[in-house]
Amino acid sequence: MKKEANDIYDAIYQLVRLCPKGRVTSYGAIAAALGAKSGARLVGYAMNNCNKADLNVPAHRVVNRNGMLTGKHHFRTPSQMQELLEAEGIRVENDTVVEFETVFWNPSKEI
DNA sequence: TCCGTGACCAGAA
DNA sequence: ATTCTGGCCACGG
Repeated sequence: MKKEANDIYDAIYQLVRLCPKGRVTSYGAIAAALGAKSGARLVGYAMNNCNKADLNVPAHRVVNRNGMLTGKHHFRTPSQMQELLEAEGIRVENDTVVEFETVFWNPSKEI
């Protein structure tokens, strides 16, 4: 059997790439935008691979449902995620996106 | 092939 | 209010 699950990663990468600057999205939202066929955990797993593969995917704009930077530790440097977010105008405090609902980008709705 | 793990989410106690 | 469990899908050993 061939593992063509790579297509799922590609779908996630494209969706994250569509995320506009200054906005953030959640793993569950991405999974839901893809049809909720893939679990939200898969999105995080894809992000891990994306960071590892140096892909052009703004994984720093992807946070969990709480708006918390759960995956910041998986970046090259734990502070890079917050740095990138603040560089785009997003306030981050205590590893959590401030006004998360305001900067939240709903892929399924905006697309 | 089977088991365990993971950057999650939602419901229940 | 907080804490725990179960479920979701894909990947590695």
